[in-house]
Amino acid sequence: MKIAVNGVGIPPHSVTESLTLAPSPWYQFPAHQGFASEVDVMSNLVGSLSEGYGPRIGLTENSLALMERNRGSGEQWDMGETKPNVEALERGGLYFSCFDMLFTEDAAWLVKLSEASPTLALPMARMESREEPEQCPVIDSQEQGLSPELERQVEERSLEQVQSMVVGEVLKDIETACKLLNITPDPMEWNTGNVQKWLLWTEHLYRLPHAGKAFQELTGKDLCAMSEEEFRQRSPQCGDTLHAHLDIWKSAAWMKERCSLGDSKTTGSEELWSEADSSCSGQPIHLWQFLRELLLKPHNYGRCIRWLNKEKGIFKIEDSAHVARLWGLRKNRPAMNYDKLSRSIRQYYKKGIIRKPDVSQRLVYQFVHPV
DNA sequence: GAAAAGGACATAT
DNA sequence: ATATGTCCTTTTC
Repeated sequence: MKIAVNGVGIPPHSVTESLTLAPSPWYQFPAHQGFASEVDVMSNLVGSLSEGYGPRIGLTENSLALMERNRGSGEQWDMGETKPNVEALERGGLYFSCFDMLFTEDAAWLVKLSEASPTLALPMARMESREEPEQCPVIDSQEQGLSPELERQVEERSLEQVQSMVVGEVLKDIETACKLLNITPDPMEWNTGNVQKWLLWTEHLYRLPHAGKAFQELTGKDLCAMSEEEFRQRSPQCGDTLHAHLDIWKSAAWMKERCSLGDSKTTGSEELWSEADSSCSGQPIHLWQFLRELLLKPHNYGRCIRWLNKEKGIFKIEDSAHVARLWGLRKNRPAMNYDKLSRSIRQYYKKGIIRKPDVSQRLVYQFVHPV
């Protein structure tokens, strides 16, 4: 089942890069008709996961149906709830509220994947036909009466590619969540605090009612051992959904384990998890490292912090409140704000880590030693 | 009014 | 002891 992640020509990374380079934000496109819906994509994902892992982790048709239910909310956040969330943040001062904003961007994968697939389908097909010149361009296949068998194969391969892309994206999003929450990807390793963080994250990501209390005192191990029914007992409204999401995390953790144990071939998914990751080094993350991490993930954070000149290490904080919240989340400092964050940045001046650029501009800083 | 700068003291590791 | 986190005053944009 490694194939779902590794077995295709296009590693998840390059897919992501091509997406990132798209001229306009591909995840903001309105839903297309006639292409895979996010439910379809999720079906493929969960389907492909269950193919290999189902027996072990017990992914069910039910999980699928639950994923489907998320669809409605996904459309909501994507299309224009960012602003209300920001307002809620500014006015609320509740620590919770910081998640909303976060999720609007970080969790958009459900939506963006579905909308990315049509965008990707064509370039992918083109790449294939370039590699195999004798094959007719896929785009024209209908007019030119391509043999049904060939067409089926092409279709199958596209599906595989989309599946692998989805899996790659899921792994990446889990990785991002882990960094943000400072938890391990494997639920089995979570302590009660980690479990609560994950719940908080997932609840806000999918607009679920708060159910943290129902799962208090539970470790990740406890959680993993619980059946869907037990989840429902603890949280009648969203226990099933939470269970389904935990399933995905469990699958991802298992895949990760398999990849690192298995063949030593460095493949897409392996890179995903072994990426130079300051959160794995044991030492607490430094603010400058954190900022750099955000900057290296423009498709997740490009709207709150971005490079003005990557070569020179000049970057701009576009949304100071958001960046501060992310930092607070990462460091477990609910009261973090830009005033404090910027004070910390200023401490870097004399250490020679960050400075103001030659032409000082508001919210613009410069790494003294660019990558 | 928000951001920048930097002092002073507190806190976590 | 280090790296912030917190709070605060003054200045600049």
